[in-house]
Amino acid sequence: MTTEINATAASLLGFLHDGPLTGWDLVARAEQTIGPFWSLTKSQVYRELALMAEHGLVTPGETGRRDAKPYTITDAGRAAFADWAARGPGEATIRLPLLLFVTLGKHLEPGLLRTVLAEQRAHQAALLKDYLGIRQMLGELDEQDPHLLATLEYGITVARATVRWIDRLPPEIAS
Amino acid sequence: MTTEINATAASLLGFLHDGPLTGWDLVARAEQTIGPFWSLTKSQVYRELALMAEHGLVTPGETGRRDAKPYTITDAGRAAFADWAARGPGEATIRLPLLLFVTLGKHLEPGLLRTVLAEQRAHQAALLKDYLGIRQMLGELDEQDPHLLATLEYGITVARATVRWIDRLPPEIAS
DNA sequence: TCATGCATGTAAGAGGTTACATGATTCG
DNA sequence: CGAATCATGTAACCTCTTACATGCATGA
Repeated sequence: MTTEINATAASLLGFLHDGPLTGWDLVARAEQTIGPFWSLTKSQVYRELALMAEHGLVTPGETGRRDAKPYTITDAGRAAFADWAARGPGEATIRLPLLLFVTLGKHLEPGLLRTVLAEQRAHQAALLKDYLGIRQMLGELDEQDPHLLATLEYGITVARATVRWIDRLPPEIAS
Repeated sequence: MTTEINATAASLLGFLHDGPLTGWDLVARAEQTIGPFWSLTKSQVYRELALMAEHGLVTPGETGRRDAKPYTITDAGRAAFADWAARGPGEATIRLPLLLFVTLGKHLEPGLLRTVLAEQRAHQAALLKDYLGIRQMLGELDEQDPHLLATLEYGITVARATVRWIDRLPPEIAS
């Protein structure tokens, strides 16, 4: 019976399959690979790492430069990860205040929703542009993991869909 | 200076603008209107209602049938809501375990990701069908709030985008 | 040398989930 | 009469966020 880990810990173990990483690295790695679709704060990361070390799922290595402490996944860690994965991805957690604004639009001061939507459109368009730039860059390399590309593709798809959704909103709402 | 409320409380106050509702009603209302884009559990709702009552943002009414206790929004409640809205929608909170699965696909047992993706496709397709059904029904009514339709439209857009994303995944991942 | 980035962590509190407990009402 | 649904709530726990504190290394 392996230790039952939570999704946050599991994601860290997942990244550690590629080799030892420090807490700092893990935050950066998550940011770069799943970005907005899997939020992690450093507080969470350091706590989970400490906890997992206690349970023998990872082992801290020698402190390197600037106190960097790389963690290595253990066999128990790999087992715990596989165990988590076998339980399937859980429910998504989604809280979109923007959608709440739209839903409650009737009760907002006139103009506020329009402003907010315009801002969001700009934001999503900028994000989309970033993603497309990254895809281009990745395309020029060979030897990339198709899974990372697929995740990026999801970001592109959703950003694009969101922009189009805003553009097609009826004038009563968005004009 | 009004009481600074959190987004959860704000959403409840938003719904209460339409008239008194019980905790139970509020959960149902949220479910029906923003559904997956604004999660609320009843524990949260009852807690926030009690807290808001303490602060005078809502007032509990007479207990009706089956202990139903309707809450009415007060002027202070409306002010607090307006205040919250003026601060703008905050950052989105998104945690999609599915995306985590995709990102970490390299480290999952072969076949697991395929299975999970197939399940998700079915799930999203079913959701899309539901949404389309609801839109049809709403279309046959007159006098609906365009904001609710817009929210529904977002659900349709995203579900559709997700299904297409899965369908277009390269065979190394999804086949 | 000073700003920026790397790197760790703690403490406190807010927010969210799960399990439990209770009871009325309605419908078949 | 029994099952399902309506309806409220508590307690315990887990998770997440924010603010704070510290210090090394690098490059302009």
